Amino acid sequence: MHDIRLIRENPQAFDAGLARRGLAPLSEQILAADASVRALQTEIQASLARRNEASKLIGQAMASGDKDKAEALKAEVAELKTALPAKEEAEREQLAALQDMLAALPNLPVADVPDGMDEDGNVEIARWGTPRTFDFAPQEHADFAPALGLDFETAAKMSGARFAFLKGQMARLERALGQFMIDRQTIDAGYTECATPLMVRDDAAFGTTQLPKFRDDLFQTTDGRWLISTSEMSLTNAVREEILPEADLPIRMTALTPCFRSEAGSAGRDTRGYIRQHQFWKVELVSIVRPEDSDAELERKTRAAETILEALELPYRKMLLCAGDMGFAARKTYDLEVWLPGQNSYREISSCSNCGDFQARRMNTRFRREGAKGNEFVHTLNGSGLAVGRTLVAILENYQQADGSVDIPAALLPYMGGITRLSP
RNA sequence: GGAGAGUUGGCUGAGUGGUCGAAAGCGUCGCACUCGAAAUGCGAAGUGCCGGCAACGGUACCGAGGGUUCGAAUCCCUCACUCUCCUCCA
Repeated sequence: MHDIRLIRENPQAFDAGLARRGLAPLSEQILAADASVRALQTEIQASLARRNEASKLIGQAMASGDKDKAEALKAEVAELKTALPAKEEAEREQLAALQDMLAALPNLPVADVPDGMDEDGNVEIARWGTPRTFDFAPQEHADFAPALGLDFETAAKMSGARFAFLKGQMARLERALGQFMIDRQTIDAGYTECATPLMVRDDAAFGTTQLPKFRDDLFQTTDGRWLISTSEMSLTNAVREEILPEADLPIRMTALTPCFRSEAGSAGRDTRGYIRQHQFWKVELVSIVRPEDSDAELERKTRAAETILEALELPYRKMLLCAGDMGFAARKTYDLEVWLPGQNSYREISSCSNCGDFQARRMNTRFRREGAKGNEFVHTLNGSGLAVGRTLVAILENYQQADGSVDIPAALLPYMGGITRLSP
């Protein structure tokens, strides 16, 4: 949510930010609505002031036994009150319209985010690892993994497309990956392990910006709750409506949870394989920090995600997303893309974003600086560390052998109960 | 699912339909005392919004939203959440 005061102070900068996001200028429309609301407020407040004054006088008149004066004042208040409801209604409606308008606008990019409208504008920052050279033609996981226990047909029977049924060694490998990742993030990177609700209310979904704009991407329960599309939703909302002591910051939380996505807008994309599912496991990394610390925290968080890929010896590249390709809540985002030899391309496996105070405003999460009076909004960050399902895909494709088997990366062996290779 | 009790400022916690933005305590900040600190004493201090260059004035806020009333933290209704008991249950 944007701060209306900043828009008032510098509408040109606001429109320039929107333009970088590929949006038309809106400051004029917003400020007109804002001015109209404020004019109404002033008018209403003048009426209320007179009403309050008259009410006090009524009390005094009654006390002194001046019935006539009291009745005259009551008549005046009654008259004031006939005009008031319409004005208050207008004010409510206009304010709601203004807030709806603001709630639908994405966060704006910071200065060092490159221009660009889509993924072609993203800038490669770094590359790690060398893609393996194969002495055979590497296959896509969708072609050889079913023989190893990644079963789409069984899942389709009961659940339809975009689900998988993992069996035996394959299920074990996915579980091992989740355990390995959450251990690294808690033991090495200093995140606190959390187990969170997988369903949240409207308010929470609004706070992390899945609502109101992206409701079609979520699954909803029969009693009106939302299945989390990422544990960013449940972790970040842990501090909603809180006033945190400065000494508590930074707060770093992680969770290994299933994520549920309707994939409404992605018909036809990644329909084969395990890349894009309605349900997948992910280790999420959320940080709540002081404003001055969020830039450094984004670097730290991204590094925590990179470390997992390096431990698994999976080649990747680090992308700085351009203004037009960032998620709704982000002011700056790094994507990590893992090398998939079967697809001969890099694919997103982690996305780490600094949201600034954008989510904090929606959640009303503040902190109290030591010695200072007043509260400030915190900054929030989130990132995947990593998406477990896609990491499974990366391991299958990068560690595949000519005979259709897959070697287990050394870092995972302690989690595999003696299995060193997946075999058909 | 049933019954009851609650939700008040940074925290704990009083509160009679008008004098309540709200006692008291804790914590915070300033000053005094002190070489310094502690202790003590004195004092200050809620947040949003509107108007104003400002001083300041107005308005709203006692879980959320409605209602009654000239006037609501206080009375009524709905909802959310917390706690207790019963019921059910992995």
